[in-house]
Amino acid sequence: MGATSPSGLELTMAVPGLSSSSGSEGFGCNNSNGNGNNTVMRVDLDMNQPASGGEEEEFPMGSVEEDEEERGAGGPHRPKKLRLSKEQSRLLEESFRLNHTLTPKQKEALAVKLKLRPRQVEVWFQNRRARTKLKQTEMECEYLKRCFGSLTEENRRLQREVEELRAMRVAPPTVLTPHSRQPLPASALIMCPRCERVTAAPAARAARPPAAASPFHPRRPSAAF
DNA sequence: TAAGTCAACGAGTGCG
DNA sequence: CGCACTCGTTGACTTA
Repeated sequence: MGATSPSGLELTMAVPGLSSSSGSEGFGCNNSNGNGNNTVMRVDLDMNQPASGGEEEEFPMGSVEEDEEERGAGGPHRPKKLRLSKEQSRLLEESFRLNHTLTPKQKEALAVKLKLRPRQVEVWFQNRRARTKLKQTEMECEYLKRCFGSLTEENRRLQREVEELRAMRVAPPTVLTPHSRQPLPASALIMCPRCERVTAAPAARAARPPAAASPFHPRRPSAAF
C-alpha cells in the first residue's frame, strides 16, 4: 500500500523505525476490513476528467462563473458536485506541499489563480489536512497493532520458557555473592535466556551501577519493526 | 448489464 | 479561523 491517495497524500509517520516509504510490506499483515472486501487502495484516476474527454479541460465545473450560472438557473435539480480539474488539484497539492495552511492573502491569490471561490480553497485545505491526519493515524494504528502482536508473541515465548525451566526442577546451582562470598538464595537467581547462564537477579546485585538496563548483556539495539 | 457496494471528495455545520 | 463530524455525490469496481 502506497502512502499516496488519488490526490497524492504525502504522509510522514512519527513512529520510530518507520517511514512512509516502507509501507508496502510493513503494514497490513491482517486484512481487518471486517466486511470481507479487499482493502486495496483504489485510485480514483481521471475523476476530474470530463467523461467526453472534451476540450474544456482546464476548469470543468465549480468555477466561480459556472457556479453562479447554476444558481441562477434555479432548476429543480441541485447543482452538480464540483470535481476539481487535474490542473486545479495539481496546483492545490503544490501549495499544500509548501504550506499546510494559508494566509488570507494566499487563499485569495490561489482562488483567483484557480478560478475558485476562496471558500472552496479553504475547504479543500481543511479536508486535505483532516484526511492527511486520518491516514497518518491509521498508519500509526497499524504499526501499534504490529507492535502489540510481536510483543504478545514474545511474551508467550518467554512464558513457555519459564514453564520449561520450572518443569526441569533442577537443583539451583550455588552462586556466591561477589563481596560476601555467601551463597545466594535460589529466589535471587535468574537465567539468561540468551546464554542460558544462571546469574544473580538485579536486586541481589544492588551494588552494580544502574547503567546496564539488562541484567545480562548490554542493551541491544531495539528491533526494527 | 443493471444494481449494489465502496472509497474519495467537496461541502455544510457547530464548537472552541 | 481551524477542526471534527457529517452528508451527498461521484466514479470505479463487483456481483447476480
